[in-house]
Amino acid sequence: MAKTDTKTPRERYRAQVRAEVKERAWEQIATAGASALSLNAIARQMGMTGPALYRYFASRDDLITELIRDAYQSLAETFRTASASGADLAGLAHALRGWALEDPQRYLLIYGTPVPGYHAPEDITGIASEIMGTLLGACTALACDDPAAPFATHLADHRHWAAGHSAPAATLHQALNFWTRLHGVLSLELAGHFTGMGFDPALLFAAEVNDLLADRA
Amino acid sequence: MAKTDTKTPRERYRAQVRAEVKERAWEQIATAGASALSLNAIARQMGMTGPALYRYFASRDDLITELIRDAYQSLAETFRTASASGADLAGLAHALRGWALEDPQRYLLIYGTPVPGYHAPEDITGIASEIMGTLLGACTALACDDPAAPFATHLADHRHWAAGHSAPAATLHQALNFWTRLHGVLSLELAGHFTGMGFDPALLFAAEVNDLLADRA
DNA sequence: GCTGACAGTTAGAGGCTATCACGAACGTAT
DNA sequence: ATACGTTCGTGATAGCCTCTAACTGTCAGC
Repeated sequence: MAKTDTKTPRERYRAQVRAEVKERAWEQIATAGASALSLNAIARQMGMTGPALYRYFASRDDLITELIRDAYQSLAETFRTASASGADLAGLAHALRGWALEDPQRYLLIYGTPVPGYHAPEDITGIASEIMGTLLGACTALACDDPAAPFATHLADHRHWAAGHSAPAATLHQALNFWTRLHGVLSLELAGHFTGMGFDPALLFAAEVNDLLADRA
Repeated sequence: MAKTDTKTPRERYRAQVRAEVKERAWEQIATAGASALSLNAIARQMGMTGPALYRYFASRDDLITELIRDAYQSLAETFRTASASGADLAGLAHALRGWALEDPQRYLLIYGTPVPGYHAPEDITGIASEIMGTLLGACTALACDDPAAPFATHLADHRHWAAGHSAPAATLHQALNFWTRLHGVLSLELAGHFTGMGFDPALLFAAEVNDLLADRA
């Protein structure tokens, strides 16, 4: 994050414009959702006409894809630094919730409703598996005695997504549980399905984390 | 569902056109997602011009809202009939997954990414709480000995969403867990986040249901 | 200082939502 | 059977969007 001046002035300007476009795009997404993102509106805010932005992004979808990539990268970094500073599973869970609440639409851009045809580029799935990697790392740190549960034995035959990790299948299962359960609470909270029910979503989340940490038969 | 002919011929025609519009709308949503729904395209498919449809639906958002209502009603009915035919929690879970896989975008229309400003009409939240009602009913049928867990005590003070139900707070917590955990697995599966990982989502779902049914401390 | 690459403009095609005024069709009531 | 009022569908129009193409400045590097 130090070498912002390594290239020609034109390229620096270009990078700056691209950054500002993304910034405004995030603002728009935060207030009106990704489907309402308008290149035209962004250009207007920046004092230019619409077509000018096509010098910087090939298309609207291209911009969105880049935002998705940035979001993944931001989450991966959050996980990485949390894990580097000795966070356990609970710490990771806390980091995840903090990251999600920081910008709900950013979370939903990754884990929310996808457009049916869309396929993420290769490098994005790479980042996603790095996230899974640190999650698996935190799971192996926990004792986990799940003796031949049916799904764990199934996982033993389908563990190629766990890349290098040599964790037992029960641990893979726990990582998946961590993912799906926290996503379940978080996504419903972010989507506003708990509003009006009165209880504190943070406590429900915490209870779920506790349950996740308790040794399960 | 028998009295389709109770009104004037004009009203029958009107109802039929509205039904056909909705049908095409569901097709469009299933193939391209809700954000791609186009009144114009529907009108073209039906051999009319765009503005004609505004006689039947006040706006695009109005149509979508009605689709959301229908989706909720369909899910509520699925739950109702499942519960009426003696389904327990596992049966309800199975019914939920079946309903979701039947039309993934319909599930995501309800539980997926919302547009930030949107607020569902009153009657829709009513249907939602009916769904919660049958879920609570199935939960009370299960022994549930959660001795004063922190979140359960919190729920005891915030249980107005459980309307008439007199279930103990631990049961409310279990119903919430049922909701969030199954949604977690289902939504990630429907959004395609498991594709390429190789394992069978149905088994992960089943494992989650099993864990939900096992008495938890 | 010249030149070529690049920025940004206008114009335009084609899509969308949504409103309006108009004519045509239809059921009903006389 | 005819006349009437309601309702349906159309074309025109405004305003928004994405995205392409051609044209014009402007800046960096030789």
